[in-house]
Amino acid sequence: MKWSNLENDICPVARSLSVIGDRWTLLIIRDCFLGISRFQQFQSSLDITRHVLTDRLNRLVEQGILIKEEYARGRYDYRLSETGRTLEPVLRELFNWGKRHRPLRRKTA
Amino acid sequence: MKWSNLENDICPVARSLSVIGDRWTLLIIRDCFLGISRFQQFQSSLDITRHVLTDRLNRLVEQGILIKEEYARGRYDYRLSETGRTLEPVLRELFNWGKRHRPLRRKTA
DNA sequence: CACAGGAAGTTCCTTTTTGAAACTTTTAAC
DNA sequence: GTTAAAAGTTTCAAAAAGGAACTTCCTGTG
Repeated sequence: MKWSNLENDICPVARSLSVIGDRWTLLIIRDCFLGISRFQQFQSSLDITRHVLTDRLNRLVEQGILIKEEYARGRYDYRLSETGRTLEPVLRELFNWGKRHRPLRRKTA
Repeated sequence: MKWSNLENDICPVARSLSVIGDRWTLLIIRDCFLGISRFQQFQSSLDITRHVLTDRLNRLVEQGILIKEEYARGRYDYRLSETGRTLEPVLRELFNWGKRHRPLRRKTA
């Protein structure tokens, strides 16, 4: 199966992953929940290349997860849509799982 | 940030994604929950290349999510570990989200 | 026993994606 | 009126994914 065919899979999990099953996408969405909304902010928060960031933001807008609003000529805020905000429980489970099962190890320097 | 540095990120969400934030990984885990345990079965269920499947299975074993058991010389069952089973709530949220927000459209053929 | 067939990988090679860095364009600042 | 920042593009190299054929070790079957 091509990744692109996933969106019509019979399994709801697969359909979800067709939207957010990407390496960076959920981190972008997490940042949105934390109030980040501009290109540069995402860029420095995630240290992702502009190239990929551009692509992911556009994709999320197409998918109706983010809304792109021009706040000045050629500059945009990306904000969670209604639908985007419904991803909160997913983020919460990832948060809980990571916290419990992948505890942060302090450097033994 | 390199993807590989994510595992030590301060954010639990990022740490979770360093394990399961891959395109195929969660689908493999979903299949495990559905009782799939052998290479060929994953391969035909997901239509993933052997190459990538080999890599993902090994990675999940390294991460302690799956346990690899030889059931015959050179043949293995991959089963969810204790830790692996704790991913159930994550899967459930993805299931719910997909079901609600990405309903399956019937072909208008 | 010789041969076919399946499981689980490997190899090799091509196509996509990423990543890194420099280059645009528009607007605001000094 | 030169300088800077925001949000991208472009360009080119490196890494990852896809495809198909090839390998090993078993397990039948005749």
